[in-house]
Amino acid sequence: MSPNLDRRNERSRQAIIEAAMALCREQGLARTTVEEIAKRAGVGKQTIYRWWPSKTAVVEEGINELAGTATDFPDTGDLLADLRTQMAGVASILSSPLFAPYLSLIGAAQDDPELAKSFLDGLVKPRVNAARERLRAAQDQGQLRADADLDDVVELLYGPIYYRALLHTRPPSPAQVDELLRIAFAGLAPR
Amino acid sequence: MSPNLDRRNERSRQAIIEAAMALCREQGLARTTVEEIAKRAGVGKQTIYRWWPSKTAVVEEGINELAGTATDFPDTGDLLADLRTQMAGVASILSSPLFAPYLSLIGAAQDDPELAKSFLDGLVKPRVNAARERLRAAQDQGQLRADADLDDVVELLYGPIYYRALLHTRPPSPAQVDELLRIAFAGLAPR
Amino acid sequence: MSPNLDRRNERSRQAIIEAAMALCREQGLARTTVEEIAKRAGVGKQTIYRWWPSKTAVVEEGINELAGTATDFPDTGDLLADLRTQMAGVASILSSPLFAPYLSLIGAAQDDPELAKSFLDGLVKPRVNAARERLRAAQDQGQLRADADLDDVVELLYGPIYYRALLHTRPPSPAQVDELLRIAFAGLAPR
Amino acid sequence: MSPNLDRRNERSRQAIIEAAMALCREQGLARTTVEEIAKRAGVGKQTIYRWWPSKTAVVEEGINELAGTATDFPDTGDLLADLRTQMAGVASILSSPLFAPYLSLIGAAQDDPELAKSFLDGLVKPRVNAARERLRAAQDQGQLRADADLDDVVELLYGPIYYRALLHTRPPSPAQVDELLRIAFAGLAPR
DNA sequence: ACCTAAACGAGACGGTACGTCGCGTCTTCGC
DNA sequence: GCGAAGACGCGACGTACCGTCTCGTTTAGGT
Repeated sequence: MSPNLDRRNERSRQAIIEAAMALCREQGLARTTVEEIAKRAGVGKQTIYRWWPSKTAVVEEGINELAGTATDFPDTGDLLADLRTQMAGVASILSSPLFAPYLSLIGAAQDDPELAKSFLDGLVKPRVNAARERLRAAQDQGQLRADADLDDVVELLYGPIYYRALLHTRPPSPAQVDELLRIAFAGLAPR
Repeated sequence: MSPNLDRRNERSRQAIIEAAMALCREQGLARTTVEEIAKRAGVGKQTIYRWWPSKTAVVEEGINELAGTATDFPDTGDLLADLRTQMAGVASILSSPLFAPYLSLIGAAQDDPELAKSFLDGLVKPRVNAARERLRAAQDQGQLRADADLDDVVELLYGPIYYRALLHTRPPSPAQVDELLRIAFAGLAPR
Repeated sequence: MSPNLDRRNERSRQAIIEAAMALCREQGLARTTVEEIAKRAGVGKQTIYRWWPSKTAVVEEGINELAGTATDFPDTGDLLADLRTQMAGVASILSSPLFAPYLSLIGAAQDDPELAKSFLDGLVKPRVNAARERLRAAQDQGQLRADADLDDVVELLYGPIYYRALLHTRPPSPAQVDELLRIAFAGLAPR
Repeated sequence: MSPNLDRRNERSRQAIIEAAMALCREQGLARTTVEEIAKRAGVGKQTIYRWWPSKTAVVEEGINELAGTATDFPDTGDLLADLRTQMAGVASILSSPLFAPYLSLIGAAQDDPELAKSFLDGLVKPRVNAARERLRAAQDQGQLRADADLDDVVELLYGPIYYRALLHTRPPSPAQVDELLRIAFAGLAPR
């Protein structure tokens, strides 16, 4: 019934993912068709449908491979420095053409609850969890207000970065991260 | 060349927008077809294409009419109270099924630069400008740190709300707004 | 209910017919649209639909005016000479680009029984009747076999001319008429 | 580039031709749409367009298959008898509802030079050639005037049959064929 | 090293929707 | 009140892709 993983052609698998990512970068996910991917990858359409339920699943896998450990959290003991490092990485990713398919994926998820779920579980949650743990450690060390809800803090820090990327106001940047951390840690109220 | 606005049938215009919005709420924008919209609106496809370049443009107009003055900024003199009021309104919109097409639109814009531009110019910028003006007034009155970049503040406040909605972690809510304002105005650094 | 003939604009009527005929000559009747006719004639579509039920009716009227008395039958007393004259005229008409819409009309009539009827009654029958009368006069004068059915004779003489035109084997010509009359009057049987 | 004939689905091919012929008999070629043909044949539109350039091409193939050997020329040695047999067959075809699409095709060819050419080459010429050969054999045997141009003879004999069918004066019939041959072989001149 | 069953490339298939064209009707002005 | 102009509801066009379904053709594992 379901295909035999042992006999899978790894070369085809990679060619498909690379073709999908490349086309997605060139034209966006919406304008990318399965037929184009197959042709570009030198592969039959059936080989795509055999292993993935849809083109978005291919791109999801591509993003996962591409992200790799690039968004891992450092722990130098200095929370602010670590946040600056990691958030700058995220800002860089969200403004990089290489990762354009990532934004397309978030876009597609707005009308596709299944994609939204697998996107959330596979890409977002693990990274949010890692961030929360880093924040908890810092909180234990007194580098963060004790009464701050850590999920809210994560949203406060990363929301503005995604905001810029998804609303296309201006590209996220290290400068934004600096200003963000400055305001967040000092507060908006006048002294 | 371009059609004559004076001869336009207002009844058809409204029926098209309402049909598009309804279908978009039921199935999402991606699964909504122009043919369905035309059929539901009791209208020929050509009448849609005559006045809008695409289904997304129809939905954009629909959102614009629906939003109306719902996101206007109050000015009671108390910045925090005004922010709470207005941001709660935004959170409510972003978690309301009525406004689901708004999220679809942001999603579609990820792969459609033209849509991204008109969306930004028509929907985002006017509201961001209004927010900036309200913040500037508050800043002049000493209710806000004098060295805060107002655009960054707008991102800091609204980014987390959009983050929840677009990444589907959890729905934006008034409670989120409260916590957000608490952290933002007090700062994350321990006392 | 039905429009008032007295107020009809003769200039428009002629412009419509001429536009229809011209377009029909350039592209054939099938590719000619009512909208093109209206535009070329500098006329609103409604003005066409007010006075004719369809574009074929316009062309029919155009053909009728164009044919005029060109196919009238001479009567010099010499049947063979008169036939030669008149049939050569028919052959000329059926091979002339000016009359191309006439063939288009016959073509359209194959799938349109109403057109077939009005075409038959308005264009064919009167001319067949005239031919039959000329033949009858000749028969009375002994220039034609007494036992020949005159309708069959008409078909025998004109069928081959239409055959060339409608099957596009080769254009009808005076030479064909000559040969036709030679065979018809002498018979095919060897002497 | 062009589709692979080996992979062609013969069942679909036949269903398409039969659907096209049936619809053409019911409504005429002009009112028959490709969509109707596809639906009736249980086939996607693309499958029609993949193998034929237009609906007329489908009907042409249908007519070719239907005609088959029905119009083949007998050769009993008696020219008049053979002509009577074959021409009666043609008359029967041209007055049969089964072959109504044949007349529609001739009609459509009046406004479509490409169709006219393929119709002429594929349907008319082969049969005219066969007729000419039969006539030549008879001419050699002294059953036909030696100075008769055989193409003119073919036109003389078949023109009147097509004339009746295409101008809708009255249906072609065996009686017409008889009278036709009588006049043609005896001549119109009084004895 | 061979056999055989699978995965593979290719692409035809039944469908759905696309964006466009033209139909015949209806509506609004201007003459 | 006819006519120019053209928007309207509608239906069909020919095309693009969808996801499924054969086709031979590799190709890889088990014997």
